[in-house]
Amino acid sequence: MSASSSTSSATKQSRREQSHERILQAAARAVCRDGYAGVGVAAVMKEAGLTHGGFYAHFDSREALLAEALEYAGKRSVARLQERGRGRSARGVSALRALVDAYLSEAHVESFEEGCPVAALASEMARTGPELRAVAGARMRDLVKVIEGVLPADRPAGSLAGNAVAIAATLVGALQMARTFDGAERRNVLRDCRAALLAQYDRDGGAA
Amino acid sequence: MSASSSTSSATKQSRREQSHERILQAAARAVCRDGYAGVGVAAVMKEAGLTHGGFYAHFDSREALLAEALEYAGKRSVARLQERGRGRSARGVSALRALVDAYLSEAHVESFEEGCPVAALASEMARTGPELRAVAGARMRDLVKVIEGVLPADRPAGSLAGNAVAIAATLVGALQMARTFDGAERRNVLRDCRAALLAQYDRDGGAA
DNA sequence: TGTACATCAGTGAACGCGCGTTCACTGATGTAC
DNA sequence: TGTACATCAGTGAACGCGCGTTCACTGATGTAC
Repeated sequence: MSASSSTSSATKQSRREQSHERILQAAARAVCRDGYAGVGVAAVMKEAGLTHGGFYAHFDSREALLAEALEYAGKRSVARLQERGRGRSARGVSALRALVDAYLSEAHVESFEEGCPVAALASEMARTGPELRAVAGARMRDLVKVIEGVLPADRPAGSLAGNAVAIAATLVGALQMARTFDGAERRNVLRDCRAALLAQYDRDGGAA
Repeated sequence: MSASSSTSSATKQSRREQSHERILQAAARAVCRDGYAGVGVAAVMKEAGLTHGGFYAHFDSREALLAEALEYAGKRSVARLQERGRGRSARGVSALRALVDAYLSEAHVESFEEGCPVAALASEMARTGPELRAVAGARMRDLVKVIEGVLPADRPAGSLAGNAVAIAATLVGALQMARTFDGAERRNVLRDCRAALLAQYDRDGGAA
């Protein structure tokens, strides 16, 4: 059930496994770009270089594909956010700032396909059946854990700045709002929310 | 184009206008409950007590219905949030707390149909065509304005607590996360995000 | 090394279903005289 | 007040299309000897 290792490294895959991974990649992009409703079996198979008839040799149903694709997209997104922190201290204001700046960047706003699936799907996640919602919840927990992992050790308890769940909610809501707006209004949403998330550390004189 | 006055008061409506309003009410509930994809012409007409054939005498297309329904749901939600503030001072910590508590209440988490359409649709709002996205953006601006309207006059600049856009993002993201989780995890999201949004005022000793 | 056969991944046509949309028609409302 | 007619809101059957799913078949891969 769990996806084969995130990046397709040199571990030799069978032809079937290669196809499976290509289907998942296509579905992950599609679900982040167009939501659950935008994932069509035929279109995904075509993008994976196959015909739709072979789909059910790989997945029990379209719903099963959605669950695996969501997991795939989530792992990939988390891995990218964590890569950003490389070369810095693991946790601390600098790491938090890097995360916030990456999440609320114009690049992330524009790149649906490679972006965070929680932001791409959060309002739909609340409505799906139990199985898919469980996978969706796991993606939210992953996002919170990434944030938790960069929070300064001496974070102020009870404030937004010290609360990984509230930071996650702000990041997700802000990206959705920014994506709905255009131009200056979009940039303002990003700027305001970045500032709000880091304000506390800025005022305390947050170096390093 | 703009909806007839929010509550169907004693202003005498023609039979046609009454039907139009019933269709909009049904569509507004449906779109908040099931998203854009969940709004079916036949189902909405049935819930409005009509048959599907008459739909196009009221709306040019399904898309036109979505736009009007979104506006209808947004106005209704904003009106409800503002009602909560009645009997208090218009702005100030108390009014902000009332708004946050109402938005991040278990009641709101559970009542999709009557809830905030921005939280119900934000990830979809980012993906729709220009016309519908413009209406969606207007709903976001309305939400921000409601928050702006209750913020204390002496709010701290540059912090989350003083930034209506960031507060809106946090509210929306938090409601979506809470709805995806169950039980204690859901309650914790609500509690953490309420606390984070009000922490600054609590620490400053925010009375009245 | 070469041949025969079994297994496996993928193909493409077909099915059933739901949904947005159209349209000829009906029954009710309301106006003219 | 009453009758005749025009307008209007709504009905329900039908259409075309897209999509998830199934299935008999094909071509390739790989194993046995």
